[in-house]
Amino acid sequence: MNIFEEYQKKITFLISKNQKLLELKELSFKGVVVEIPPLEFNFDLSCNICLILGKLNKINPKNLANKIRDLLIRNITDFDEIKVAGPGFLNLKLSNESLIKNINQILNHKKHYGKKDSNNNYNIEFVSANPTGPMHVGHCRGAIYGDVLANLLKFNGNKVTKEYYINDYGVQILKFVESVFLRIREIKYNEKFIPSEDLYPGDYIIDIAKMIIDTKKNETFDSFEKSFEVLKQESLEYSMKLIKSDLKKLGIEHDNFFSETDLVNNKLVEKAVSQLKKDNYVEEGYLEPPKGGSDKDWKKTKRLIFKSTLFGDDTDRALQKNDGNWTYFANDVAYHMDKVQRNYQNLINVLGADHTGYIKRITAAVGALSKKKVKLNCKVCQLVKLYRNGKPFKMSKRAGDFISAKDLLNEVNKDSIRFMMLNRSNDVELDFDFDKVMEKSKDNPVFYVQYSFARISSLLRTLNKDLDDNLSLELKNFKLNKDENIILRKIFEWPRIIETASSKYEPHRIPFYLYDLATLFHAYWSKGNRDPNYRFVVDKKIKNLTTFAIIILIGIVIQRGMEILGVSLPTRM
RNA sequence: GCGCCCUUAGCUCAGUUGGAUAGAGCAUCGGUUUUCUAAACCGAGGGUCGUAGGUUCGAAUCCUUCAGGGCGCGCCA
Repeated sequence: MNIFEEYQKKITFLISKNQKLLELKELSFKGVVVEIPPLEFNFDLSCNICLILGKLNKINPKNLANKIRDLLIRNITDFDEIKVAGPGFLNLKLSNESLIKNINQILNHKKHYGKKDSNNNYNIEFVSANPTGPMHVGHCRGAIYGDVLANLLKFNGNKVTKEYYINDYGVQILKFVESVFLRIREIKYNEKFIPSEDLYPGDYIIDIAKMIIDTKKNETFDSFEKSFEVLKQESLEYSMKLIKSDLKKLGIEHDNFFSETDLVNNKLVEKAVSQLKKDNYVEEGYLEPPKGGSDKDWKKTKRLIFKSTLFGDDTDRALQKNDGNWTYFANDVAYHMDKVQRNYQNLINVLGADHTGYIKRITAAVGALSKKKVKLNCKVCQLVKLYRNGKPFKMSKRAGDFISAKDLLNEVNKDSIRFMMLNRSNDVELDFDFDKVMEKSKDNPVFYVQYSFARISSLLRTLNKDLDDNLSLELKNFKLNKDENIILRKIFEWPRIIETASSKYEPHRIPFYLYDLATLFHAYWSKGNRDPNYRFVVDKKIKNLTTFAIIILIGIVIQRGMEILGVSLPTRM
């Protein structure tokens, strides 16, 4: 249910039926919206239809507005007052009957209020942090973004697979395992570990080494080559365990983990390449040397090339390296072929800012693999800048000097991390202050929203009522004051927030909305402190059923919103 | 050199995909608690929406120019 759509349909239907009467030669409702007018006008709804039709028919929108106004008054009983305003807006005030009808509908829908019915099959790939070490703070933003996007799409009835691509293949894994091996030698045979640029220096490598020594007591670790397979398996397992445990603490669980090694072993790359060859999207050839940065290893040799320029990329891309091995990109193409074959209508990849340059080529690949049937949408999360007490602290690239997700989780609770990481559009940088997010005050939006719900819960306790209790309003006990009317308009907005957030993949709209709603509630609640007439409860009983219904509506929406965000809602604080 | 993102109040940012007098929070200043949770509320000041053009009834929003900041550029992963 969506009040804006409902009235938009009513209005456009009525107008198309009366096209002749209105002397409209042209009729198109593209761009027509019903929305909430600015607060100071004090109307429930506003419609721009006269501006659109006026332009289309080259007539004065205000004159048209007056005609349409009469038409609406005569035919639609839902409106108490209709006013033509500004350049030709129709401002509409709902009658008590229609307000009640809409309120009761929400009270009926309860948990489903705001849902935008949809039935697609989505695959969201996110996090996909390299299994060569623990997750760091930067990964958290994308992780939460992806998870909430999944919640949002599921709320609307879609099927969503949350997927993690494990890059457990290639040179960096070799170096990672080698580092573990050398640490084992260090512990077992006292051979000093000498850090170098290729090796992983972090302390967690020592932990892995210790763990392996512990579980493989008979192993001598004489030769790296001989121990490689077992070391690789153990080390990766350990890393992934760490990553999964951090994710779990953040409230995130993936449905599917896809291994790059499996993909290589199953010859998916060869399959993908031969498919693309058949369609003439891959051929042998030469590439131009890269522009800008100099690449000392670059060689002009014949190799397989994906013609990604056919699908909007800036340049064609190599699928093979100098030595004839597949590139990282080639493996990723194969991975995406697999996703396409699993019959998703929509693929979403959540990437960090440092992977922006990769988007065009992989989008091109999905286009080629699916004959443009499947759309890959890459969403980029910009950097997270860390602060402590308002002061930035830098993470240098030097050994071990980075903040891990674990460090973050040790200091800050899951709820604050999730809310704050989403309290910004994904394509702007985000300042994250370790101290501020733990404040228990209005400065901290998480607490502010949670607190509003705690207050509602407190009220329900006093009244011995529950959010899920059945409730419906009737005309005879309906009395809406100004504050409640404003709150109700905000409540009506909820389905639209869900719709935009999910269609544009912009979950940040939810925390902003919830904050606004909580503000309205706190303001209204506080009125009772100054003016006893505004108190909700007298002698442990609710004074006015309409007021109670409004508060229930707030509770329903805040609960739903926080559930989508994956943030808990204590009933007492 | 090229691509993507950003530029809105002193600071940090929203802005419903072209609408009405551009909105929040922080900071500043001034108020409110024998009370359903003051972990809260109320009020005040603060703007050339980076620049210059264009599109139209109408632009923070769309197009172009330029400037500033961030991320990236491979036959790395």
